[in-house]
Amino acid sequence: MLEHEYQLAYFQKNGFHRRICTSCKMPFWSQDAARQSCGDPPCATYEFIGKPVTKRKYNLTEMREAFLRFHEERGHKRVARYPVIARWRDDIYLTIASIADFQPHVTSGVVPPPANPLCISQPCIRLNDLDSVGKSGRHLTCFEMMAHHVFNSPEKEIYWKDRTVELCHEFLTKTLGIDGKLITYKENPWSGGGNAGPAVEVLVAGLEVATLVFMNMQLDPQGSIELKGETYSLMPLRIVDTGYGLERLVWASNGAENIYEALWPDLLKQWKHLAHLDTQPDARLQAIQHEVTKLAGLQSVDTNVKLIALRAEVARKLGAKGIQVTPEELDRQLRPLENLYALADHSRVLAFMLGDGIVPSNVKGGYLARLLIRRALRLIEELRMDTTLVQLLDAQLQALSKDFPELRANRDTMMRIVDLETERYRETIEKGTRLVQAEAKKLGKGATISVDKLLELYDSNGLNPEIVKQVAEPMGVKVEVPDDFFSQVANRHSSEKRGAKAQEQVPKELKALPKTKLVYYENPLQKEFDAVVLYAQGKEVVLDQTAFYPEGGGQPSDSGFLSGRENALLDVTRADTKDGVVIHTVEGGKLRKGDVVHGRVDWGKRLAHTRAHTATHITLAASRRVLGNHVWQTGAQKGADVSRIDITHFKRITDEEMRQIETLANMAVMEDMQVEKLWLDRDEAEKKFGFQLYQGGIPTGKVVRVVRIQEFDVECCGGTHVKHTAEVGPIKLLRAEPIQDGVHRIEFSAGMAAVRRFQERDVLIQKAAETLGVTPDKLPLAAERFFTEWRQLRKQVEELTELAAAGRKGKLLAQAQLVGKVKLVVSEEQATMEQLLTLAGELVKEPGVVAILGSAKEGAKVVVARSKDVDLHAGEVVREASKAAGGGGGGKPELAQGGGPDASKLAEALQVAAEQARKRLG
RNA sequence: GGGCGCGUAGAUCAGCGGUAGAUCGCCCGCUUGGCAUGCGGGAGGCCUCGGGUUCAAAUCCCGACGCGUCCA
Repeated sequence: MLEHEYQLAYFQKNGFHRRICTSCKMPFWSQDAARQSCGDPPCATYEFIGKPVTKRKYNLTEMREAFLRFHEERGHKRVARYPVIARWRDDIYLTIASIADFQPHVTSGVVPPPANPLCISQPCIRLNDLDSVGKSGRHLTCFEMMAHHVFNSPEKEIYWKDRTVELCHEFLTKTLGIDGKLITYKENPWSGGGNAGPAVEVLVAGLEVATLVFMNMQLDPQGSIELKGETYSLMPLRIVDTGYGLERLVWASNGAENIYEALWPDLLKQWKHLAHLDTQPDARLQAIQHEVTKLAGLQSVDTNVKLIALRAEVARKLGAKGIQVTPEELDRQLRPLENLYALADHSRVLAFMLGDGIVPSNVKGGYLARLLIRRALRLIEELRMDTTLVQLLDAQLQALSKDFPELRANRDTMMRIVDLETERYRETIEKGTRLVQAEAKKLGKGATISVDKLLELYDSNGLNPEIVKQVAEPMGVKVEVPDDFFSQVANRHSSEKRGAKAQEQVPKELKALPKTKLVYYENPLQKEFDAVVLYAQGKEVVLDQTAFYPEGGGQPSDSGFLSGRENALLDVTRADTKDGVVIHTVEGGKLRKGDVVHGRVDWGKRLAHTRAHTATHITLAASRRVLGNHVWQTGAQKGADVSRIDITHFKRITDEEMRQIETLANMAVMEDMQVEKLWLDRDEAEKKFGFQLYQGGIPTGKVVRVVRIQEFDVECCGGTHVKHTAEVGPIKLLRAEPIQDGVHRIEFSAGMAAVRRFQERDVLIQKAAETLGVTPDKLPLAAERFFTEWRQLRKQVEELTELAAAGRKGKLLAQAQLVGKVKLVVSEEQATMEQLLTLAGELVKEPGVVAILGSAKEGAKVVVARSKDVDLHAGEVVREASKAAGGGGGGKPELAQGGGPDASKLAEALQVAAEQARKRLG
């Protein structure tokens, strides 16, 4: 496997030997000629615990600085970290590696790197091993990947494998003072994200501290190099992608029992106190922890089954060393500590996520934040800590802000979010508890809650089985959680269909065309233009230049006319862009390649779109100022009439906030600020304005277009904009609605459309006021009064119905026919169904009565009722009678109703009912 | 982006085609020296909204709105 790739001059010159691991058969390089093992668990165990490998201890700040300075001194430029939320990527939510900062545009060669060579310490988030965090002694959800990157092109070679390994070895041995014999370089080709290349894992005393990747291949079905079942071909760009685990190096430098104790000694000391775990660990516990970390390092601990197995193994090993302990005692001893470690980890990842502006949600990246918040809340509960997540997060933030002062800027919003999420979680649990109680009560003592129910409670109500257990078991209902519970959850979702995107076929001829010259960028006010037809096929036409704006960035396409030969006028219904080529859709005539045409843009529509687009930027900027810096645009659609913008926010936007945003937006308009359009190098733009630029989509290309409204707003945008904000005209916000948790849509109109909205609303108010006969300013009062009155009247109708029924009762009873001892009342009334029912109810309060009432008011309605002491099934009588009326009916034995659509059949139906009653009574 | 669940009295929920219910809370009596309590009575519902099916819809169907939750 790429064996020749690892024959480095550096290895030869510095006394390294290539050996094969006796255990895993993988090749590795070491200065220790006698070494048998590659040094990677499970082939080796941690040898640094209690025996630090560096010449002194380092904390996070010191180690990061040592690494970055080492590379700076050797010609690398230090680059600031990127956010942990990968907003510049559309394929991942979180920044998972330092190289992710430079994908896809730098790694593909489209955009030059911010520096070359460069070094960085990039906070990364990976949730894959979430369940092992705290338990394995080494897993983290959030870590800093320190790296030096080189982008070698055919034109410019900086350095490649030898220098990379040399830098690594020098840093580890000279700067940190690690014994070279403890270091092994294990050959292990890397692949991922469509790229691949030779790579070495760098292991120190059993711990992988770095991976050095030499990315020189790309996925290619026709490629000749085979790797892990895929074929690759060499690419012109060769990238040095290193990754040094900051936290692991710190750990190796101080030899703590586990990585958590190494990273946060002070924080953990305080938190142990809060969790009542601050008794001095005795020698026995220390020995236990030592063994746990050594063993856990060999495996992942992501399921309960694996955890139980690990506990048993540790107990066995300790037994062999003369420390007697049962797996149960082990569990009791370790679990609180493990929870505390996980909490330290989770609070850090949350500080980064929330600090970088993620909004918790039930979808997308926001879900990951909520998941972590809830896990953290559960941990606090389980530990019975006398504190809140808000307080812990604040402590973590305090510790972090020394190195990442920018995280503090959003502190208030972060605290509000966590407070809100804590409250939401409490409500979910409360609601869930009642659900479980109801279920337990229904099942009764001694029963067991079915697995199906458990799945449903988790999937639909967010209750994990542990909580169900806590609630149900005190009520005498058993809960058995299957070991494969979470894979069963996964199964419930496996049937969900994956929407496969249909790839659009672009004709070859179109692909070969030059990029269309876009007139509207040079002269945004140009309404007409001359052009030459480069391509015409069916309704599709491509010109050498155009003033038609093609749909993009949420701005709809322009329309207008093209005049061709002999002055034939063609409709341009829309324009689209593909790889810089604008394709016009035309109707009403044919054009040929080479034709000279004259184009005219529908200017009213364009102007409305232009205003709407600038208004969108203004509204977004106003929202950020009113709601906070966590507000990001997730989508937008401009319209000539109504536009909308979707933004991230953690709670419903209130009416008051809407008014504030509207006011601020209109003030910005009236300040008549200049709207600048700048073409900047991507790298320069990012440096100058930050990632806030990327509000709409992520632009491709080396140069980006930046639209800047003085100090008010700056965004990357390809749309058309006015020159000064006053041209936008009024902005009217129409409504705000949550489209998903954490994402809210603001609808608004700008310019003339806004004026129309004002007028429409006036008409609505006037009409309503006219109907109620009041002036518009009295409308709210009048509406309230009418509504209350309506409620009172409805009550009175009910009362009167009863009164009328009581009055009519005597008369009807007097007219009743006697069938045996039973008084049979048959009567046609002018009444609604409700009134009939009331009257019937009144009649049968007397003993020995059967009431048959009908009404022809709305079709034919029949009600039959009987007193309690009469033996007659009213439902059966009604059924027969209703049949006669061409309908149906039924009800309870003592009261039934029915009828048919034809009012003229009522008399017949009543007759049938009376006959039926006589027959059944007799 | 998708799956699942839920919207009924101030709160929590039952009802799941046939005159809208329970518990708690609220109001008024009675019990008591007073309170806790106990007993009796009462007020309080656009059954989220809009369509459809039906003689009849809180209930069934479709859609919207609102809320919760899980997955990627």
